Amino acid sequence: MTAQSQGLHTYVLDTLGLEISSGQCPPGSVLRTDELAQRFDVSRTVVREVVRVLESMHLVESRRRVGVTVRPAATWNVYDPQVIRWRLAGADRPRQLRSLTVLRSAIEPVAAGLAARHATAEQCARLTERALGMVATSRGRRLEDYLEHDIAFHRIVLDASGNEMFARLGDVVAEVLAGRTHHQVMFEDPDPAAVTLHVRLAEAVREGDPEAAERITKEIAVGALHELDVLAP
Amino acid sequence: MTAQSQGLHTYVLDTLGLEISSGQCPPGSVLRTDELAQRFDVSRTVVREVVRVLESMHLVESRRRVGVTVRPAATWNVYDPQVIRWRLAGADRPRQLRSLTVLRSAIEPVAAGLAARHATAEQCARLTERALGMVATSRGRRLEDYLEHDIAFHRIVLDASGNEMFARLGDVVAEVLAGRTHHQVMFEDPDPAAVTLHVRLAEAVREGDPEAAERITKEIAVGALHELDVLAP
DNA sequence: TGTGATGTAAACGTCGTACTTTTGCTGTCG
DNA sequence: CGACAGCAAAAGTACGACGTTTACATCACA
Repeated sequence: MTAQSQGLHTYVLDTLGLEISSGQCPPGSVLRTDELAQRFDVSRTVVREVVRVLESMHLVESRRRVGVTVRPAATWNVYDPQVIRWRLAGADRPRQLRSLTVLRSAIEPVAAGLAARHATAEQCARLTERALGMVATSRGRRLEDYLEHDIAFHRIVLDASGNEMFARLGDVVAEVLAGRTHHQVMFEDPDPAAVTLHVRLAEAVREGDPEAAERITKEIAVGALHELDVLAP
Repeated sequence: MTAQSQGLHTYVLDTLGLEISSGQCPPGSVLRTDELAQRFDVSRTVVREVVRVLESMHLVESRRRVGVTVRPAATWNVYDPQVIRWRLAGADRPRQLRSLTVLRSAIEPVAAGLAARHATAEQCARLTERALGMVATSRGRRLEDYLEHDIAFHRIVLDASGNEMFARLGDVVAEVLAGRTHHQVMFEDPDPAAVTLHVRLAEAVREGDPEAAERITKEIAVGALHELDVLAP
């Protein structure tokens, strides 16, 4: 109905994943493959594949004679970008945004420090470029353009850290930034202080100053958390 | 053949996942469902379900007329505990251990700081208990017992942070600690300094001192990284 | 009445086959 | 040499059958 460009499987998976992660199917509730097949008007084959994927994300558990039971949220693979997307689209976006922002506040400063040590000249150039892009789009309600630069900026930092686990968090950060921009009251232009901090971070990385990079990134994170406190209940 | 207690699906998934994540099937190589079905002597249904799961982990991509192609490692869901287990069991365990330890060094100090603020009395009690357990098992080649306390200790800290993303990293930490103990030259008893630091961390959390908790956890992380530098090339 | 063994049916697990759909490739024609 | 048409390979989907586990109810026996 919404985004079925890639086959039945994708549609059923997305629908079910969203329903489960939004709490619409509370933990403990059971789904039966036959019923699901009927409901989506697809074969049991497709349903089974979907269930297997949901199972690999620990969203559900399939047991004989019982059915497919929804697992408690504490067991979900909350680092799976798919799950993150579902949860950000669902009911408890605020809580989710806060959790993820705290995660960012832990990781990005360290990543920035490492980036200051390991960033290549090319990465430094792209970083500065993006920082300037943020400055250029920080006024005049150009939130979408600003967002693009912001995402790219943080992605470069995470990549430049040289740590694979950090690098792969780029998608998460992108989701957070996008979610923050789109689903929150953001009629205002970005905080000028944050923009300045990004410029200074690019400088610190370029100059190979890990301590400064880490400190500045912490300030950015604190600002983001504060913003969340103010705008979200 | 090895661990098929939970059905064909599990066995095929584990085997394929391990082969892919260990680089045995290099990125770009193609697998065909029919061939896999033949190779494992299972039906195409089972293979398809496995492929779907691997696809959800971004390990492979399935395209019509072309087959199931292995994706480059840069796209893998490296936060998926299953993937982590496969990679730790595979060829590049050293690199993986280092990545994960750096990740820990970023997250655990922040988590410990939060734990010092939010830990319940019961959590503090269990934490102290585990710290004492570590002391008790730190001498006399009782590595397995020590490991159990160590894992439980860090899990409690992550849980007590009150942040879901941190809490769900307990499995990762457990894998790292277990991998470090089992697959490295660890005929020696644990570093006494590390044991002391854990005791002091439990104290800091109990006394509600976030700064101390964060600082001590950083020291633990630095020690772990140093140990890795010394023991792994 | 309580407890344990037993049977049954419900749901998933697996299989085989047939058909559909997409799509890379190839070969021909202009 | 390039564009278009057709072919075939491989995944996608569907359906029906049977196997396997196991929760639950029933019944026998103490």
